[in-house]
Amino acid sequence: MGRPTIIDVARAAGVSKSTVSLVLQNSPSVSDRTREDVRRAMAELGYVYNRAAANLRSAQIGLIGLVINDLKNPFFTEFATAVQMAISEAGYAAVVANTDEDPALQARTIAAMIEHGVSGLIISPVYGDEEASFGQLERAGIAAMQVLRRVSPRTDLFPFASPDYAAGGRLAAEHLIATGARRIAFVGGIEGRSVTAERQSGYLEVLAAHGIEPLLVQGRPTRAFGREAAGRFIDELDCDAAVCFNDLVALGVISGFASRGRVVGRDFRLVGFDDIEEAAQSYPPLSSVQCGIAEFGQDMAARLMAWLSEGAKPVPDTRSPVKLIVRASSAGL
Amino acid sequence: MGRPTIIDVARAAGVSKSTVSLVLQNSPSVSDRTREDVRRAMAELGYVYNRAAANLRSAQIGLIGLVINDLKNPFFTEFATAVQMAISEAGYAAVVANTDEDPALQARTIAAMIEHGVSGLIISPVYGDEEASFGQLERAGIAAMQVLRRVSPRTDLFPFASPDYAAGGRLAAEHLIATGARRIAFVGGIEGRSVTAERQSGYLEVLAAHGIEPLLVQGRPTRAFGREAAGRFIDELDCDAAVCFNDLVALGVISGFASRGRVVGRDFRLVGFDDIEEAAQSYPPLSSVQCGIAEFGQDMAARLMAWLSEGAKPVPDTRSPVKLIVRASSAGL
DNA sequence: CTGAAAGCGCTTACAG
DNA sequence: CTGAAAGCGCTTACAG
Repeated sequence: MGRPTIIDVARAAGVSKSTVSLVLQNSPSVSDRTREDVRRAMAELGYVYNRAAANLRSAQIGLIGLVINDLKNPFFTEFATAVQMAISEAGYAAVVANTDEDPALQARTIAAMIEHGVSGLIISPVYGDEEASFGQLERAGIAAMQVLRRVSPRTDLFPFASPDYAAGGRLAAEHLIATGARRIAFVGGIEGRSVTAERQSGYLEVLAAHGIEPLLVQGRPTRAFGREAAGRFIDELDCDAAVCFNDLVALGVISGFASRGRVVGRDFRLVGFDDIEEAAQSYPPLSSVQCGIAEFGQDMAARLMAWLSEGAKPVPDTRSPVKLIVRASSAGL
Repeated sequence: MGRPTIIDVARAAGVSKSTVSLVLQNSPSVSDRTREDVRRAMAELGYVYNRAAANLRSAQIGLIGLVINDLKNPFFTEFATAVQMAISEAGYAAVVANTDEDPALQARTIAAMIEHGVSGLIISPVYGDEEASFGQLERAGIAAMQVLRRVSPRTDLFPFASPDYAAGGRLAAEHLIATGARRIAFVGGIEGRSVTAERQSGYLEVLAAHGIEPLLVQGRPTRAFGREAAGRFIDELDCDAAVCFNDLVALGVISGFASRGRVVGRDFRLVGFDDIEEAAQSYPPLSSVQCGIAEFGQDMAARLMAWLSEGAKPVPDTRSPVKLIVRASSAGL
């Protein structure tokens, strides 16, 4: 027999199915008495609204996709939960998927979301093979915002927004120089990626202005790489401070120093990037560039919803301000 | 004009819309030549399949909801990504939502998922107000598995599965006793919650068997509480070891000890719970009860899909084996 | 304020 | 192997 439909409700309430539909939409043109009858019938039958059927007939608004390159990284987790909750609160539905830095999975995920009728998308894309993913969005004419990483150059179609990474790199480098550090490395980040380039650029600019030779220690944005880098700082590299690509690397550096009996904040000054929740809880507490990622996520959700509902397409490129949170890892113990 | 439909494709290919539908379903009863014509027409028109319309007519299989109490906790993040990816790989679509430990949000989330036509649900529920959430699922007759936390007693309707927390508590306590510890606390976890009770039970059992007085230090499952607890161990409590409710608490304890110049693994032995990725990367590396959460997630996805596709309802209560990973935090430096 | 009819984009028997 | 028709559960004009 399946679930009851509006026809069953109509029959039970003794009205037509149009009337039931109007009740469902809270139309003011239904009398209170009829509305009550219908509501009671729905409750008795255990009626559940079938949104797919409704969307089929009316304009398909309401479903927003959120596609994230690495949901296990706390920075992205915090972003994704902020976006998802903002979307839900606004009465839209959100579907979120992790693409695990895999271009093929990203392409499949997007194809599935389009088939499921998303009207808009927020994507923190994987690097590589952008055509497969963004091409589909372009052909399907789906409103999509590119966030945190600029992978598609078509920011006219896919407006881009991120925290101002370059400014963050600048703040971190200037702060370290102000504390007296002179041999400052940039640790982590993979060459050729937009986020790496931007975060490094602020650092490079400041070092150049002070006549200090830069040192780029490239590597994956992970704790494991940070630990490895710590060993190199102790054994080979002559540095007294570092700006890290992100907090995971920085926390790895702290851990690596600790395992060799050295203390970050005393023997070495360190600044991370992203200010994930853990930064304040580590020992020593980690200085970090705060991107306000939860607010950023809420803002992205609001922009996409404005785009969908009012046609207000966001500007092609936006950078939100960042600030440096100074803690013991760079300010000394 | 909107997106092209199968009618447009049929017209362009010079066939009926039924034929287009058959091509869409890869029916063998369409000639290769016709199939080609249809495929070409679809490509030229930029046709996109409308899954909602298809589901409306046929049996609504394919959408699975994943409802998680705290997606920012890395243990749940790892679980959720494993489930989501297993579901996607099997050709189902997944919608995941964070309920942020908020019963009202959980109830709204579930209502929305039901309206969107999920055929099954995997839920790691929030504590409290289970009737609002599980009642909806029961009335809508949706296959739902309760995982990681047993909140609804109706395991006949909502089969429960989790790692064997009690065994984990036992392993941790036995290990600490074997290393020579004698004054062993259990740190973190809130009274009255099923997971707390189970994790404590193994610890209590082992301590009783050895005639050791237990000490329960209750608190939130966070790093911040762990740091606070560390201070109490140093200032007031006379302990030489602790089993933690989870790794976040344990990592907080390590951080708190470090900030007071004490070293876990030398001055104090510590075992965490969950074995999140970070456990191996911290300093000192953290001993922990490994729950195999990624495999557990894959298994839950497989069970739900078997339930949906073959009617194989999972047994009411399943505990998966856990094991203790010994690292320097308990084995000494 | 309420009802009868058409239509959203598909799939599914049923003919041929 | 292909086509004409009915139907999935809603919403939307249009009458009344």
